[in-house]
Amino acid sequence: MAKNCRFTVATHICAVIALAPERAVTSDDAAGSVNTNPVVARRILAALARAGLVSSQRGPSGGYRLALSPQEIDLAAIARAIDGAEGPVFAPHAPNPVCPVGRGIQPLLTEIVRRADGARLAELAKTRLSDIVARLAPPSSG
Amino acid sequence: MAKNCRFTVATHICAVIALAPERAVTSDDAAGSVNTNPVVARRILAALARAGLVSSQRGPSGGYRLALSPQEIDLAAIARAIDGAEGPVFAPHAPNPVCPVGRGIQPLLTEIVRRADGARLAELAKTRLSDIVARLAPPSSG
DNA sequence: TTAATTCGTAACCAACTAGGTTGCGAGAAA
DNA sequence: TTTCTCGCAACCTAGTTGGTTACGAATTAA
Repeated sequence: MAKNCRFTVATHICAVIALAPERAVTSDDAAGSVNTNPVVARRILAALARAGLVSSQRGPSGGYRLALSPQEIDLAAIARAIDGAEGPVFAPHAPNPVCPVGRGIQPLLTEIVRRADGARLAELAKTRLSDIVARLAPPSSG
Repeated sequence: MAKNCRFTVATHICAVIALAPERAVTSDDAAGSVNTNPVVARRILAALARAGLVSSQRGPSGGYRLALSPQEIDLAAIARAIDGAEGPVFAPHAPNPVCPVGRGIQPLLTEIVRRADGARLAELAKTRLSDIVARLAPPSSG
């Protein structure tokens, strides 16, 4: 599926957790809101936990809580947690070093792709989890 | 592999074509510079042709030429040609409509992802194919 | 007309990613 | 001890991508 999907599911789950600060959210709860399987939710949550965005607790009354406040979590942090380490731009293609284009284009495009990804993350960083939560539960919008 | 790979290969091939304006570049030529198979190059070139960036000619002395000048082709156009139509952000997940988060988050995240992709393309649009070519063959840099 | 060249594309395979599912061990609370 | 919950491995399916072979269609040239 689209790589967007893991990101949107992760953000969705973070919003669910943020909206229930008084309790731990189980992978069953999260999966129910996202409409997927608890194991899939746990796989996403494991990536968020590795990035330090959520913490987990096993056993009865266990589940997941935010490790930072919703104001401290922006969507770029979630995207980075989900996407993992950036791989080399050119795998598996080593351009032909005999060709002048093959020789010179790799550093050019590596830098360009890096800047493009940076622009995407900068845009995502403009929105914090607290903004998402506020727009989901607008203050007295009725 | 990384989706970056198709984009970098496409840009690489466009640069090869731009550097040989006096002749048509065959899929064999392009594949040789990229270090891949002619059929793979033709698949990339088919996407570029559908987007109107290159034109093709069959038969002896045939091959590919740019359909626009290198100044008129920016890297966002190449990325759009390669990525194809943008799919729905949420496939295959329809969030649970019973959950308040599932109900409200879809339009929020659709807009956010759209803006993030737009920021990436805007960054790519800053570089034109002519810029790539100029940096590959710097004017009297020795 | 015939031959050679080149693209267009289908078919198949391998590798990788992702989601879905089952199962089970580890940790924690009642 | 029992129950709940995460952590994680294992397996399946589906989709994307690259690599390869093959062949038809278009074009050029002899």
